[in-house]
Amino acid sequence: MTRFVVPPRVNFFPQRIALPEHEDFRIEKLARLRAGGIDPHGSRFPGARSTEEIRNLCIPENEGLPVRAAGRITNIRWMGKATFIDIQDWTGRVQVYIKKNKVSDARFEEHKLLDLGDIIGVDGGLAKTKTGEVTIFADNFTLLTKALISPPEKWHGLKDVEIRYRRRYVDLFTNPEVMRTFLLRSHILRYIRNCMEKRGFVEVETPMMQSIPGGAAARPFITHHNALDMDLFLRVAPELYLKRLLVGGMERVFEINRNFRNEGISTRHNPEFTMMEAYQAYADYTDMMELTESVISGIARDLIGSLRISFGDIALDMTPPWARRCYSDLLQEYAGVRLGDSEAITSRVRMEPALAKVDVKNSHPDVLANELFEELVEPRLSAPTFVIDYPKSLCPLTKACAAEPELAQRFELYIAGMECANAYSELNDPEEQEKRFVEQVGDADERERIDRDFLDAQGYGMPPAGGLGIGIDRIVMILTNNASIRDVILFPLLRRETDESKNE
RNA sequence: GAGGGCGUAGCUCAGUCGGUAGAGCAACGGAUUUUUAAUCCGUAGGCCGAGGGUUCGAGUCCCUCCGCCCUCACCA
Repeated sequence: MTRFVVPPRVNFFPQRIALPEHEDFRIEKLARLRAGGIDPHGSRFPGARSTEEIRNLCIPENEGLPVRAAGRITNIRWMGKATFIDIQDWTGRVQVYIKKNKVSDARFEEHKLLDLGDIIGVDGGLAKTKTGEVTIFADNFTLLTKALISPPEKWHGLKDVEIRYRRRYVDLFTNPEVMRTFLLRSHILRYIRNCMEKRGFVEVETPMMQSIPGGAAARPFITHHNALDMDLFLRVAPELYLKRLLVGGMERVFEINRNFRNEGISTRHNPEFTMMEAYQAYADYTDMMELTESVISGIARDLIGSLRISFGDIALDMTPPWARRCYSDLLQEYAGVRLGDSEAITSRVRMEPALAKVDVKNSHPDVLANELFEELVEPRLSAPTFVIDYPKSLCPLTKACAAEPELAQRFELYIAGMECANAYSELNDPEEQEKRFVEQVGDADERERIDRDFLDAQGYGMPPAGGLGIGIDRIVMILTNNASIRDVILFPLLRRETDESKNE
């Protein structure tokens, strides 16, 4: 009677997918389904409701309501002439009940070939079981995709960090909190774009491949254009192009996209990371502070649902206004030295074991002070804090403070000891800008690294402006309570997998 | 780049003093028409990350290598 006869065993499967022995059974089931006229990889299945909607619909007045759902099988409980199947979509799970005599005989035979991980569509009446579980009492089901590889264990899930990153797709359908994080990341980006548009900004896209990498001092990745026979750099920042747009008269621009920095990898650094940069004509860094505070606290309030959030062991209160602390005051408070007192700074650096490798003799006092700042101050800045008014020598693209010419109108935002945003009153004096670039690159050989076109652009007149960069990955880390940047990037960079490293 | 940790069945993990490789889940066969980590009976599943060494004997000790994680370094 069964249409699902066993065809001759096919010894054909792409060899690059090394299936463990027991998964041969899935290939066999696939062949049996095909022999029974079932397409094991399905097609369009319109009209399915989300499992979330189905759960909400399951009230006594709706008893028996016909519903359609689709999702991946996460659990099967065989009861002989009846079967309970849990299916999962990206909103959650719902139970399906398949009973002999309720579905067709052929369908009942087919359902015996279902496995964990298969994707099915279901039609049936909605009701709760006597134990109160929301259930679709199936009249019919449709196999939408047969899974050839078994999913991870249903109770412990997928824990192996390496497999989680390398096979993020498995991580996503196995670990609900991972799905939650990445959906939330998407909502955060949408929220930020909305905020920016409400404030009159337009989103633009500037070159990722640049012939002169500028806007930050990081080491770039090098690539090559064949037709032009030209080396190009992946951008380390979009800054110099966005400012050209200010010159062009685009008064409020922002870009949310990747930057690439050829440097170390850590829990807070991925070689490609997402940054929002924004420039507002006729504004300055104080306006950027208000913008930053408003957007990030807004995300906590509107998307997380609370201004008080947890990041690991740290409790963070995102309620504005956030602390505004002068760089020099913080340096005095935590390092005990005054900015500009090069003697005190030098001896303080020598005292600090973690800074033993610093080249004290050949470094500018402000650079040494910044070593102290990074070592002694930054890790202590747990609550959201704007550090304001940096030494000018550290900020080549920033306007000096009117009252204090040695200080620059810059802030960095620290949350949980992490640098999360950076903003300036943008330097718009091309002569001063050229001077600072030259100081920056030093050697005459390096002068070709100065972006002359950018200086020309400033020569046409760039309006005074506030500029801002927000590290999106780090903000998402804090708002989703993930300790590693790799947990908020779908496919973080990993070393290429080799035969020697595989333990398959 | 340095230091530390980890790598055992598809997944999650045990593996004692160096002495025949284990459990749960998943898989396979059977029972079961309201279960929900279903239950019950039975079966099978291993290059112990890779390579070398010590030893009568290595998952275990030593060396080299590969990969991942953590800390540090690098990082206007």
